[in-house]
Amino acid sequence: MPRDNEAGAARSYHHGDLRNALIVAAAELIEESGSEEFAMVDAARRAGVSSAAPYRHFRDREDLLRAVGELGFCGMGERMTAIRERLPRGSTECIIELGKAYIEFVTSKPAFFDVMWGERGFMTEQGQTTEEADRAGRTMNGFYLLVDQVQAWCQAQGLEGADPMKLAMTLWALAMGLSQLSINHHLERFAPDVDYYAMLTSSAHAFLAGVKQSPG
Amino acid sequence: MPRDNEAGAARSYHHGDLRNALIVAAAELIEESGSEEFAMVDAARRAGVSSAAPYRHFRDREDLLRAVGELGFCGMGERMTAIRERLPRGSTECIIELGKAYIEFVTSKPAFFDVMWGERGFMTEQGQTTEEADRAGRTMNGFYLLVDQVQAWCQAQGLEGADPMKLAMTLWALAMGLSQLSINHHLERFAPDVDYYAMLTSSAHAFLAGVKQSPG
DNA sequence: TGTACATCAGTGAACGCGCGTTCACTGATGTAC
DNA sequence: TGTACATCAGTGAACGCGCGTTCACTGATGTAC
Repeated sequence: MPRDNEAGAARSYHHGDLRNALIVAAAELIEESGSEEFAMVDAARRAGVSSAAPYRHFRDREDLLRAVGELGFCGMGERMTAIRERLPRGSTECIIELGKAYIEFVTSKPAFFDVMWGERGFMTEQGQTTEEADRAGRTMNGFYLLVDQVQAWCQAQGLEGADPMKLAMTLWALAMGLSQLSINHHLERFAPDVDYYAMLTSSAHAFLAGVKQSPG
Repeated sequence: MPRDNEAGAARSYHHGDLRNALIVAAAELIEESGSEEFAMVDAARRAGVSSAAPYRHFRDREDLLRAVGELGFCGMGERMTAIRERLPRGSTECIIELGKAYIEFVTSKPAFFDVMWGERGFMTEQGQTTEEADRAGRTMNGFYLLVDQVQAWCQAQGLEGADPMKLAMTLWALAMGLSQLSINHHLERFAPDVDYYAMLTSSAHAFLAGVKQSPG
């Protein structure tokens, strides 16, 4: 518990919360540059310390990057949980709001997103480290939250033949695709005033309506 | 026209087709590493020339990277055109096959994909260079090919109220989302034997069925 | 057909920058007695 | 409460590697006459 955290107090020799300050600094740099290639020395400078200081808190650059990813998962998880608690379970509205939250998160922090999901094929290798499993677990939490809503929705609609997992995957793909198109500004050329949330809403409605028609 | 292109001929001092050899080498390196961060010197080595040679054909690394992207656009365009010519215009099958081709292309060359679309926000800046406009044009060709099919589909279904552009965007988002999930192996954790093409087929069918119900 | 010359496409060496990381250090903090 | 000592979290300088790029050069090719 550092004593001199209050505003106006002279900066002590010890930073007090350098670990978190570095994570935030790195996250900011990543967002500003739009890619995960921030420089260690810049993160240190931004946190107000020398270039060697980060190595007291992180083994190497990769380690800091991982911590930035964690921060992202926390933020995402909080938002989705809040939605689940606010809206009725299994409602179309809740499902769509989860998708909107996903789009909002991804598009507001595109580079962050890469850091979180960037390691392509982390499932392909056989020997999985604990960290990788942890990270994968975090994904599952977010995704199962959606699966649970879709499952409840199927029950509410009286669709016994439907596969909630598969439906949730499709909805995830839809939200992810719209996010990507938004980030890369692909649609704006064709429709300058495109509204991604509205697109998600209408396409999710159409999709769910189609599912109701033939749940198989 | 280099004379010694035949197999077995001694390598002449002049390479003959170094420009293309470098593009291919860079593309390979990008695919192998899984990111667009190949080293200029490696591309040169792979093409069998010194590290300075590439600069006779490309202004700098960025220039070579651009050429790699061009190659990608050509490949993608060819595949999609072939599908359009093979299947009846406006058929659900044609629309779905276009989506499958997209997924196939993106997932088989994930890093390539980044090179092609990587420059986020190339639409956001006001002052657009000719190259950027060219590239954007190439996207349009591919996308309008899909829009055209969707438009024909709407006519065939007697849906006057539908907006083909918006439908095409949604279908694109779906294919892109599935591609991303496939690349990152996100779904395999939940369903190890997931079939992305089957998912596209069923979800596109469901979506189009929903659209038929309420085209607005 | 032969010669002179311009141009072109390579080479090999080296420069120089960015940047991750290490090292010996120093001042601050916590704790045992 | 005071002192001695271990530990901790910083500093500043420097190392060293990777790699994009340049430079002066050289051998090959094309062309005018």
